[in-house]
Formats: sequence, structure tokens, C-alpha cells
Amino acid sequence: MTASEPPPIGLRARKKAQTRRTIQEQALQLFLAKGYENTTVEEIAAAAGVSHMTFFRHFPTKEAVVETDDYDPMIFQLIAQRPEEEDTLTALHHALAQGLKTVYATDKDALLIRTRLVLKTPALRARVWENQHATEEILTQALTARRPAQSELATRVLTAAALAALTTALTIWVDSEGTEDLPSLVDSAFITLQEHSPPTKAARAE
Amino acid sequence: MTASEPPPIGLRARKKAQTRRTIQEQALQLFLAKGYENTTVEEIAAAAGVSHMTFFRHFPTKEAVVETDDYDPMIFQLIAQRPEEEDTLTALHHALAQGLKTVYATDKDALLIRTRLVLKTPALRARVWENQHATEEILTQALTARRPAQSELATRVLTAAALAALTTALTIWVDSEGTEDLPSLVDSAFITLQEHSPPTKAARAE
DNA sequence: CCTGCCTATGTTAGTGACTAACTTTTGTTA
DNA sequence: TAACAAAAGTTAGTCACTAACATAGGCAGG
Repeated sequence: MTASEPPPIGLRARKKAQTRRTIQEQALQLFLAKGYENTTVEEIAAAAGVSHMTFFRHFPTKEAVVETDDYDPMIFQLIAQRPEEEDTLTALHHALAQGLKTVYATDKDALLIRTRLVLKTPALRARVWENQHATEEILTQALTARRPAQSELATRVLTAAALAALTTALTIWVDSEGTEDLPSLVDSAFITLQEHSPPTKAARAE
Repeated sequence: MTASEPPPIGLRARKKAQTRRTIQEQALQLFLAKGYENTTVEEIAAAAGVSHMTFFRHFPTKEAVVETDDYDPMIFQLIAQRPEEEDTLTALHHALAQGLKTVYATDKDALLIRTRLVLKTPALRARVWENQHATEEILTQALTARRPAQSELATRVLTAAALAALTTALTIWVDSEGTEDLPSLVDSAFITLQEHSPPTKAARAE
């Protein structure tokens, strides 16, 4: 093929991406069908038609196959786009809420299934918090760029608190089996953070 | 049983507790000397003079040997003792600060060594957040008893945020190699949470 | 087109955390 | 002292994950 235009990726790269996708799909399917703990990497590899070494070349651990986490760069962008004068917590609130709203609108069911799987599986639950820490790093960077004067402690505390609020909202959403409205839960969580003693003060969201 | 006095503990129980203590001591020593990843359970068991099965009968996982975590009941108590009228975040702040102050006063060095080990070892870091979640459950219980009217979401968000603040303070303390004053860091972290946009407003602690 | 390189994948043989089943030892109790 | 039960040992596994080496097919340059 004397292709006049070398497409962004060659055949090899496309095949690799496909293999990766297949592994991930088969893994999730097996996890949902038999449970995470009862599924071996060998089984996943077999279902995807590859050897177990190929699995580990695409995903460093069995847990990693559940965490796609392409979100970090998006959140970074969203933070950067927040108006200058907005205070830190509000910026975090709106950036996270906006990012989540996008996912929620298009992939609500997948989000619920995956989040439930993660929160119900001890091994995966532990990992979530690891990821959160990674996200915290990135958010802290973005926020420090916005407010160089703010102390590192303050920035980190607010970031960690914001992510904790987000996770809490997700937890309650999953426990409700998706019947609650996730964006509303997230808004409520952040309002709680901002008013930090709301016995009955549920109020305005935006 | 009609036993006139069943003594608190028999010889057997004491021996068991001793074995447990020995395992934990040897494990920590080995972790510090050779690193967590480079130490096998077999080595720990050998150093403690037991078989690897005994290790697992005392600690469910290799990670568990690092987490003593007798703190939860203490924190529960401290929360319960807070004055009625104190708002939720402040109660969390003072309870956690007070509990930590006790540990800090007596076991500062051990706390630093252990916390550093945990925060620097990926496998252990993940576990911390798991523990945090367990602590969150207990705190949520204690707080719900105090403020039955407060929504579960609000209680959980504030608890999670408080623990995130505490952990952030610990992280910065460890990064400073213990040169910073931990109680002050904790106070600053909570003040940040309460004023949530302190560009230069560092202020009063209590 | 063919030749050599390069990369994704396969094969094999490990290590180490953790479990199950069964046995041995040793406080404890009758 | 005999019988019991709890703590520890022994053995033989499973499974996640790694290292070393082998192969096959995409992708150059000629």
C-alpha cells in the first residue's frame, strides 16, 4: 500500500489497541458474570484469545484492567478553564461536576456497573484511593498554577476534600442502585463542604 | 462457668499475644532494613521463629502487619465526648487533633517511621485508604448519634473530608522528615477546610 | 519483491503471597 | 492423669506476577 497519507497509526498499532480493548471487555464481562476474585487472569487471557503474558504487557496488574481513568487530563483542562476570580473549592466543584456530567450523560449505565464493581470489591476499592492520590497530584498542579500564593497544605487539603466529596457522592449513588441523580448528589456534597454544618440548610446548587 | 475468678488472660493467651508481638517487631525491623518489597513473609516468620502459617494466622495479609490501628475506638470515644453544640466539622477537628496529640507526645518517632514506611510503599499506601474507609464508617456512626437530623451524605462528606485533611497533614509532616510540628499542620488543615479559600488568611488555631 | 529490523506475542520456568487439609504439640479442665 | 481444645507445624496446592528466551508478522530500505 503506497498510502499517500500515513494515517495517525499503522496497522500494528491498531491491532495492539484492539487486543487491549478485547482483553478489557472480556475481563469486565467475566468479572460481572463470576465476580472479580473468582476470575483468573488466565481465564481472561483465554477469553481474549491471548496468552497471560500479553495480558500483563497491556495491564500491569489484574486490578488495572478495571481502571481506565482517562479522566485526569480532562479534569486538568476543566480546572484551567475556570474563571480567575472563582475561589478554589468552587472551581473544584464546578470542574468536577462538569466533567462528571459529560460522562453521566453518555455512559451512565457503564459508569454505574463499573463503579459498583470497584466499590464492592476489596482489592479494587483499595486501588481507587491510590488513583485518587494520583488525581490529587494533578489537580494540585492545576490549582497551584491558578493560585501560586496559596500554601501547598491548603491546596492539597481542598483537593483531597473535593475528591472525598466526589467519592462519597458516587458511593451513595451506587448504594441507591443509580436511582438517585448523581449530579445532584455531587452538588449537595460540595455544598456541604462549603457550609460545613448544614443541619437542614439544603439549598441552591449553582 | 462457676469459676470464682477467670483471670483476665491465661498463659496460652499471653504466649499467643507474645508471638504476635514478636512477628510484628521482626517484620517492621526487616522492612526498615531491607524494604517492604524485598522482605518475604517466610523471612519474617523465620526471624520470629515460627512457620509462615503462624504468620498468616495472626495477620491476614503481609500488609496488615504494618497497620495496628487501635485508634478507631479511641476516636469514637473522643467524638462522643465533644460538646453537643459544637458543629460537626469542629467536633471532628478537635477529636482527631486530641487523639493525635496523645500519640504524638508519646510515640512521635515510631509514628514518623511507620507513617513514612506506609506512605512510601505503594502496596501499603493503597491499604491506608482502605483503613480510612473503615474509620469513616465508625466516625459516621458516632456523628449520626450526635446529629440524627443531619443527612447521611453530609455526615459522610464531612467525615471523609476530615480524614483527608488529617492524611494530608501527615503526608506533609512525613515529607518534612518530622521537622514540622504535626499538631500545627493538622490545625492548619482543618482551618483551611473551614475557611476553604484562604489566600493569605492563616490564622488562629484554637 | 525481498531483506533485515523491530515490536507484539508466545513459551517456559520460576518466585512469593496466600489457602486448605491434616497432624502435632501444649495449655487448660474435668 | 485423661480428655479437650486451641495454637502451631507440615505439606501441597492456587494464582498473580516476572524474567529469559523464542517466534511471527508489520514495516522499513534497497
